[in-house]
Amino acid sequence: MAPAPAKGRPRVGVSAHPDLPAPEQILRAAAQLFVDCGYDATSTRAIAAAVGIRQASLYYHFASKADILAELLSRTVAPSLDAAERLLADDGDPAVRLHELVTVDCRLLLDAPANVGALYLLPEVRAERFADFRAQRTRLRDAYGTLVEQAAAPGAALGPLDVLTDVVFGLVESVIGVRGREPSGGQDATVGAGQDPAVGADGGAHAVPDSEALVTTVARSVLRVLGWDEDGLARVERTSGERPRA
Amino acid sequence: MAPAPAKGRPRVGVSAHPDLPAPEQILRAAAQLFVDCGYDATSTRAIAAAVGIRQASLYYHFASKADILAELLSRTVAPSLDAAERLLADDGDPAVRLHELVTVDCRLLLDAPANVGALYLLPEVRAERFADFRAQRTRLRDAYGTLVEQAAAPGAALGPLDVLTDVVFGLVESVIGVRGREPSGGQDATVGAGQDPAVGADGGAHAVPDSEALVTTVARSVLRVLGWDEDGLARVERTSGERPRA
DNA sequence: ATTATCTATAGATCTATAGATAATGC
DNA sequence: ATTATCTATAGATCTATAGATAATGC
Repeated sequence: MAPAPAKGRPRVGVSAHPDLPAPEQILRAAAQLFVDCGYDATSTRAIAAAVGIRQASLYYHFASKADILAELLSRTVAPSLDAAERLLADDGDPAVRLHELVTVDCRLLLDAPANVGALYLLPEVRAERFADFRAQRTRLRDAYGTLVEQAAAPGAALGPLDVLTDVVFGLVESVIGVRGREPSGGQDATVGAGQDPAVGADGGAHAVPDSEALVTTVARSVLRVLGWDEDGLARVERTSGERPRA
Repeated sequence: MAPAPAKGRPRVGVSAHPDLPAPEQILRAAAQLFVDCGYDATSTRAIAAAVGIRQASLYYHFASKADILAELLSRTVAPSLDAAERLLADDGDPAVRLHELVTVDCRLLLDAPANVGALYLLPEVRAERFADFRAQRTRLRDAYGTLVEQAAAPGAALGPLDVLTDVVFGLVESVIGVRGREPSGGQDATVGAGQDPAVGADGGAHAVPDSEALVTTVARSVLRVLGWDEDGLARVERTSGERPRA
């Protein structure tokens, strides 16, 4: 665990995360800036400054600014897509599996550093350069579609299934918007994956709701949107909690 | 209805909407570009080109590029906020009023040219320059909050109300994302306010779901999320349709 | 005279490349 | 020798201002 003797010419500045490999430092800084200011509005100079290096030094690690965003997008969507395709292949009650997918996906969005889910919403990702990422998102949405179709409550007036899928997808993504109203704390205000520290006993109303309440509400809302009543809800939530966590 | 004799020096190019006043032409072109490419990524030169004028000529009508976005944001949120505060002041069943607000708001988002609701999601609106707009959005969200509190179904396990409000708000905004998957048709592919042409008999699955099905699904989903069962839903939808439309 | 455009340009960016340099490690 | 940085800069932007110009209208 020695601090690693530091190769190469020394930097002019200091990084917020000196222990990480330089490419990781760059990705973190860029993520925060892209989310806060947008892609085009973030200069490579600003990214470099956050890392404590000169603008040109970025290009030792990434061939272009677009490559940085592409890497961030890829890393952000991959875990969700993994979870979705694992749950698709699985058998078992579709409502339970959809509930699990929603829960996992919301947690990923909430626990990710710098609210990187917001990168999905940047207009710049429509560029041809990011077509691969968009294809992955389409696969994710299709997985939701398949589960929505199978998990719809019998007998409810639900309308067209593709519309319902869009609504469910939007419901999950709403957590990005909720996080967007965060006090924009520094990039170290990371919340440990899966469990909040200090959620404890206070039931007070935060400006930003605590993560687990949000996840529970979204997951439950998805089931309600699919037409399940209180009994169905309770059954699914019970089963979902019991299944082994990957 | 004469084409208006055209004052001032002639333009070098042609506009897509030559009949509108120049500032309106500029706002339309900018809206489309801001939504498609982002604010920073859209140059004043690109806006001018879409209007058929030179870049510098924009500044005869607007003092800055930021002023153009501010005007678009203001125009987009104002009708929603009007509807919300009118329905807040109204009396009557809160669930019905919330249902009406959701319906009106979704229609505004869907019928607006160029999917201007997507402007809300641009990272650049966090800048101090757009604080007025953000304050209006906060008022809109608070109106939703008040109605959500009053409209929640008795006896349902709904969790914290502010979380629920965020979810409802996100549900409404999900129509922005759905429209975002449009084939990005030209800026003339406007759908008439409130009713779709050619929605007719085909029940085929479009890439983009037709507007009214989406509005109905979102509004219904909101009620389901608030814990209403099929009977409550039917009652609210019946009443909501009967009330006079503003 | 008024209006709405035009041309030209200042000054400030921004991305990416070329080549130099200051460390470590062999 | 290798690594990771640095300095310097080319070339391409971009926003906004200054002042000229081509119409209409009185």
